[in-house]
Amino acid sequence: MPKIVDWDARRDEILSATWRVIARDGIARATIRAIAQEANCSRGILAHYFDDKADILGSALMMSHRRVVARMDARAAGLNGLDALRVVMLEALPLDSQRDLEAQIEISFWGRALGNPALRDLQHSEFDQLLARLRRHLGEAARLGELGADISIDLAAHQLVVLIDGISAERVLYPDRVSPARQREMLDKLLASFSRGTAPAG
Amino acid sequence: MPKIVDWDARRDEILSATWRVIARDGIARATIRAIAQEANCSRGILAHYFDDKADILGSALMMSHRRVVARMDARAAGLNGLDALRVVMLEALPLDSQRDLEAQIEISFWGRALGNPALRDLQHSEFDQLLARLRRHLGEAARLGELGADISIDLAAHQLVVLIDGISAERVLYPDRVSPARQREMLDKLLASFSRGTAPAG
Amino acid sequence: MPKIVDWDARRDEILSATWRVIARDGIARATIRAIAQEANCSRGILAHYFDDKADILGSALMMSHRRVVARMDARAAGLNGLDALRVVMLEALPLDSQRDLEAQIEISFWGRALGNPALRDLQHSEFDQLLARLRRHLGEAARLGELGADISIDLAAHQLVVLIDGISAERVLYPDRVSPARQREMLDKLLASFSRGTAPAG
Amino acid sequence: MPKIVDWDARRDEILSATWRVIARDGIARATIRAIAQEANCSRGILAHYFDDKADILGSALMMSHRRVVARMDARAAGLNGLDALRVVMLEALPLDSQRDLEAQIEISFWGRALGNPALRDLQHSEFDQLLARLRRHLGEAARLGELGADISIDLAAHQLVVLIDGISAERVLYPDRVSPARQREMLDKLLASFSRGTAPAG
DNA sequence: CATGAATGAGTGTTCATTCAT
DNA sequence: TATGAATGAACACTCATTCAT
Repeated sequence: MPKIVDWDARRDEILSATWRVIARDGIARATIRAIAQEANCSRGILAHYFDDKADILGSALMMSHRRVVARMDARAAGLNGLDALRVVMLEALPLDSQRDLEAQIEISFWGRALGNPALRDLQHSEFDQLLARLRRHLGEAARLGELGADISIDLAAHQLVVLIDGISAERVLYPDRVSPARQREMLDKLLASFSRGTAPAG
Repeated sequence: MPKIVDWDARRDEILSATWRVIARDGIARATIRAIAQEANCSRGILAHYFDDKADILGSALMMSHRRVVARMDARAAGLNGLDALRVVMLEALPLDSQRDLEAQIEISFWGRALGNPALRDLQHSEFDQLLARLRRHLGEAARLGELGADISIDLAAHQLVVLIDGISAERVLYPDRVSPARQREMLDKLLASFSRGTAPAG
Repeated sequence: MPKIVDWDARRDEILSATWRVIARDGIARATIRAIAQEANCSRGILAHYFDDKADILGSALMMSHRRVVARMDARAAGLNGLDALRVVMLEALPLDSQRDLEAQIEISFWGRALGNPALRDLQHSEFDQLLARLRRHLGEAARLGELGADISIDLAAHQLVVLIDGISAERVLYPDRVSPARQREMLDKLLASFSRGTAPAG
Repeated sequence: MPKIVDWDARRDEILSATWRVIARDGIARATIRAIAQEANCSRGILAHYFDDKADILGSALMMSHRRVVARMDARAAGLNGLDALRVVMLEALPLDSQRDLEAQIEISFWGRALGNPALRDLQHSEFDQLLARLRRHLGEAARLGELGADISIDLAAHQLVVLIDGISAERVLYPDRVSPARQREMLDKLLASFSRGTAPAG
């Protein structure tokens, strides 16, 4: 059992090193050599923890997603409807350095997914989970009477993920232009547009 | 007399082949070999028209941007304010197969820009041009009295580029989920939120 | 435990193969492929022992120099003045097949040093060491009263290195014309011209 | 006929460009492209004046030799014995920038000749001509009674070519150390050692 | 005569992977 | 379990050469 913990810790250590390499040098230069060097271990050892390079990169992406989901769960506990939705969204936006890193990982994988069906499928399933969560919160908000009468949950959820992806891309490419305050401003404008009886927003 | 070739046409032909390879196989597999094969020419010939691979990829990206801008100019001619803004935005969104291709190129380069300062600078300057155009149209709309009193042009322009990038990413990764109708729906909701005296929108 | 290899031995093996390729095919054809084939190993393995091709070639040159210096040290032990100088010079001249090889290496690098500042610097420092050694032996000879009154140590040392380089070049290009006996003849004429109270010599 | 003159002038122009490239960038970087660019002409035109690259380089070497020989003939006219020998030697040494260039060309070709039998043969025949000329002058000096009784013409001629090659190599690799004055000093020491009834020299 | 487009072999280098230790 | 030596394919790029114009 303690061995398992060590094993997972070693894996996470390698995946964290992978993140740092991707964020610093780009995914194209995230080679086995660079990752091993960043993780202060030999190249061969990576084969013990991962099948191959694709496994490392895919695992790094999923680790990123798992962390986001864990934070969402923690923050949304005890909240309902739009309140829950808002804290969930705030965990998905690149508002601090940790989440900047996650956004960089995410954007890096987008380009790689184009010619990589396996990676594509992995991203699809992750995307579905996020969309389902947003829809769940929106549905709850609707049942609580928080949403405007003409709000489509499907459309609203879509607008939210588009906001996340758009802001993430901007933040990664032009970090100076997308301050945390600006991100919150955009999020609140969008959430306000969902609410019942509010002034014009967006 | 040397063989006369249409230099620009040959360059464009190679860049188009580059697009197809990137869209089909991903930018990581967009090798000199693959591009030459797609363009039905030898590898060495690429050195006649481009300095090196970075020149090919950078030129491919700029060609994509030039085409978008040319379409925007053509469509916006004779229009003003929000009308002009709307057609401009419609040219930036992946609404047909040609623009799907452009979006794929764009997203592919995002990941590559990390750890590639030259490419990053190129994207920054292109981004500035788009932002300036959107601000110009918004400013004109403001002078025409089309905008709500509390609309910040800076924020609005930012929301527009975030919408473009977010939708582009979604469309490239999950094409089935982001239909042209859905894209127009999102755009119109955002534009409506800018307008004076409209109902709440997002 | 990893496979234990004798790192230095493996390096020397590769450098020896490099020598053979240069001497046989010329330095222009001393490619990574040719060297790997001569050393009976794969191309990729060279990257384990050397940074790049320049490192291989530079190391090969320095190995040649180190061997010459080691032989000089061994032979000159216990000798003084002109006696030491003579054995040192005899180790620098291409008097057997091993030193023919060294001369071929040396001459090959001369042409390459033009337009290659790094290699040029390396050769300069090696040359300085040889010159210093010759001056040291000449100075000792002067203190022992072996030299003619009008002998300039600076000029004499220069004449010696010019003799080495001139003979080496001749030997490499026209091996039949520069027999070991002829080399000794030339050396002794020059050394005689340094001596006190000798008949005219050249 | 005038066409022939132009043709030769064009050839010489290309060969001069070849010299400059070799001296500046090294023979390894003396590519067809570089030579054509230095000669301000297209690459294809080189094929009209030369069979291939080997022809260009070989012709450049022979042109260098022809110039040296022409200068020797001009200077030695009307002189005899050691006087003629001295001016001939002075034309073979790198005493000015033009002859520095010739020495650079020469040394560059030495390394290339190792794995190139055709170039090797060419250099052999050129070397024979120089050796024959030196022997001729020495024989004349002997007949004039200028030489010491124990001087071997064969050995003396050999010493002279070794001096030329040695000084040329030094001058090319360490130009600062081999001043024209030092070159004349070495030459005169050697010539003095040939003379009848002179003091010891080197 | 002269041009430069086009080719394909060859270069150094990087890389993921395998495997004996 | 862990190491690093070793492999071979793939990479971007350079080059001499050919040939239609």
